[in-house]
Amino acid sequence: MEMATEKLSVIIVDDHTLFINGLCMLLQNEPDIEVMNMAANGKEILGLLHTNTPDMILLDINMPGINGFDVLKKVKAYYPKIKVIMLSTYNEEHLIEKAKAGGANGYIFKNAEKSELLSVMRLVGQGQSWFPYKQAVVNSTFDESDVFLKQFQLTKRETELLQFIKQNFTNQQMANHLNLSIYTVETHRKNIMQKLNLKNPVELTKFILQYNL
Amino acid sequence: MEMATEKLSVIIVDDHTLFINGLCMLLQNEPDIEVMNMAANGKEILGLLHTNTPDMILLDINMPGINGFDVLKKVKAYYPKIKVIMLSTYNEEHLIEKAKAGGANGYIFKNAEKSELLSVMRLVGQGQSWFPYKQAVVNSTFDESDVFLKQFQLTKRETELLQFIKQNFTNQQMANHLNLSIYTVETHRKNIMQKLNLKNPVELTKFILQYNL
DNA sequence: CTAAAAATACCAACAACTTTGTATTGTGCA
DNA sequence: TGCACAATACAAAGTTGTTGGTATTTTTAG
Repeated sequence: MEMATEKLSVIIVDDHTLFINGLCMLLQNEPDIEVMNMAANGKEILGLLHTNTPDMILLDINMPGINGFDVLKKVKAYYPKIKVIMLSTYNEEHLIEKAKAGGANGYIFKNAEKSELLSVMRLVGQGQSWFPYKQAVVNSTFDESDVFLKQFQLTKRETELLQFIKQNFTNQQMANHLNLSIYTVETHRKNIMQKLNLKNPVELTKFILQYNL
Repeated sequence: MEMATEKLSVIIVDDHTLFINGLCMLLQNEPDIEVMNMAANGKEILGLLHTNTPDMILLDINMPGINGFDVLKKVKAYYPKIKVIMLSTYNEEHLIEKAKAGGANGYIFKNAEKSELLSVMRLVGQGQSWFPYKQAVVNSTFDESDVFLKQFQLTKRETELLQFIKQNFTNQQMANHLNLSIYTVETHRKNIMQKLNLKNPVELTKFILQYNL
């Protein structure tokens, strides 16, 4: 009987639900990785582990309630076989040592490249621990905002317009700038608002500031 | 000859110019404290010290360019007599030890109470070093956003409205909620925009998110 | 008490974006 | 070839906030 190529099962833990979704989408394209479940906080993941035992956990450090390190400690205490890769938003290098000390198998910044994330996941999945840490690359496809935005499936033009909106352009200005009718811009904007599920320009501004900046 | 009560001369270093202004205002009300100068970054303060020698420096940790700890090191190397109190935005307790190790005389979170800041400044000014650190209190008058907002001299009502605007209330909703005519709300809003020097609701949203949240 | 500031109220013209439609043209994929 | 989707364009009616006024009452500080 042939051994089926087992997928690497993963649970993602992050309080930014929308970030999880993006990351999930990204991982779904990988044939050897399976996102088993997701959790929004420490409590949730610890509960999940009673029934779901993944090969790996992607664990955000900055979470409300129980923080990532405490979760790490508990996971490693009760399920030492589960590999844990810590995710951190900022370049807080000082936390790497803490992660290492807590038994994490890897550590990656959220602005790392998609390819880097995947290679780290695979290395760790094969049993290698990914220390010491290697500098992450900025402006990559794994940039948090990109991953995050993907889930909304904006078209090229819509994404482009979003960049202008971000810079405070009015519809008229965008129309001038892109040689479009203001009506076209309005249509695109309408679709953006719909896809992002926003009700007014203020919400859009908040959205942009919170996720896209 | 009677010894005149010498004022404690202070230089504030922080890259948020507007925060400096607020803090400056706050300290100006204290008869025994004199804000001698301000600096926006490490380079600036190090330049200033050639000509201005304060009794104390309030030094932000998170700054672009040279960070607070490097500044601390240099200040303590060349001007060991100057007392340094580190300011940090977040509850990053792990940085306290680093500050202590670097020779800082005090460490305070930006969300500490005004009274706490003052007492720490006075203690340190008298030669006591303020370690170990004592937990800061939230929702105080020294909350960064409060200090920051002060400089704009919004009235009570205006400040109140700003809270609703922050929560995405429309003018009409605010009017209903506060039993005011919508015209009144519009007037207040107009004045807020003027005082904050903002041009449109998007800028207001950005302002709120960046400073007031 | 009195002057200044704050709070209230009103108005009209305007600017910007929303909503709900319709409709045409191009383009990639099966 | 033909379907789905993207991109384009238009329009009317509505909502929300802006601007630049004026004006009255209430509160506060000297």
